[in-house]
Amino acid sequence: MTQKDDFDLREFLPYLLNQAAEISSQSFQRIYKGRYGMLRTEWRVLFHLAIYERMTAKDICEKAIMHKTKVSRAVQRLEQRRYLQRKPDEKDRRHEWLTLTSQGRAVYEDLRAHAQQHDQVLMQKLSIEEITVLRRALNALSQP
Amino acid sequence: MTQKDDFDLREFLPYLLNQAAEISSQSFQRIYKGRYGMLRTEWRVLFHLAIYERMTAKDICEKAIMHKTKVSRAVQRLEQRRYLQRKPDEKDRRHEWLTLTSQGRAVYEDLRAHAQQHDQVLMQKLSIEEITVLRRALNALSQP
DNA sequence: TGGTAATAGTTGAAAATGTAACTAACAACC
DNA sequence: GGTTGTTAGTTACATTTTCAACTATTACCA
Repeated sequence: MTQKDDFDLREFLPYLLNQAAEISSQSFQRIYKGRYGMLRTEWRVLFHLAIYERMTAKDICEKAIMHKTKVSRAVQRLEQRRYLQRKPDEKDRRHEWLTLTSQGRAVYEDLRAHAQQHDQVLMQKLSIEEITVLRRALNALSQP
Repeated sequence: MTQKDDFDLREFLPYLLNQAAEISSQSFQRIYKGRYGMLRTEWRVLFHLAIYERMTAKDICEKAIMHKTKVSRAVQRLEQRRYLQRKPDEKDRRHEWLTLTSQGRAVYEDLRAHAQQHDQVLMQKLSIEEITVLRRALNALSQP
């Protein structure tokens, strides 16, 4: 198993990004999955609603860059668990406004604390300068 | 949809990493999916075999940090398309040595060219310094 | 006003993934 | 040599995701 080719996977950004994303998500996944049986799509929707307070599914699709069926199903499951409420828009009944319940907000607060703690651990692998540049670069790469 | 909370998702590394990984993989995905109907797991296995020439499934699991069932199924599909060959190890018949066929190598050459081109496009979003730091940081975060 | 197009969101079937249990081969120990 | 444990890899089943088709509502425009 000796390297032959001059092409190095460890320089190919989509590969590297995926690897890093996968690994650095794992321990946070254990939290939201273990404590609340949630999926990645679900904590994402939950966090968006906590941060922006009031959104439609469409808004979440755009902000989180998730497909509408993913969002739709995540919303369903969050609703079943009474983490969020839906209210149809009065003027345009195609829209549904989503807001967290107090229970949903409580779950968010708990997960957020863990998220921040998790982030601290990750950042210990990097220098301050690396963190700054990394965030900037990741944001740049996140623009489609 | 105004931001309320002080917690910013755009600073949470697992989120950011996932976003960047997702978006920056998309156009490469169109290539390997469109041209060869391949999955992400499959191009990864293909690339590893092209680069390291001769590996067992276990080797690939470790290098690519993929679960053995993912690798097993990717290998199956690549074999069906005659992109790789299996040879049981003489001394320990639990191991199977995997190598690309010439057809597999041809597919790799094609995809690699596209990968490199794609990487160039991505890197245009970043400065030289950002790229260096980014790669270093991503490698650091990829250590479990 | 009526017909067509566009938009928000849902659903069902197919494909892919994750989990755990499984087989086959070898190792180690008595 | 036979029992037990370990390892490489596969398979079966449940869970998720994807893709395309669908409903319901509003917008556009002749």
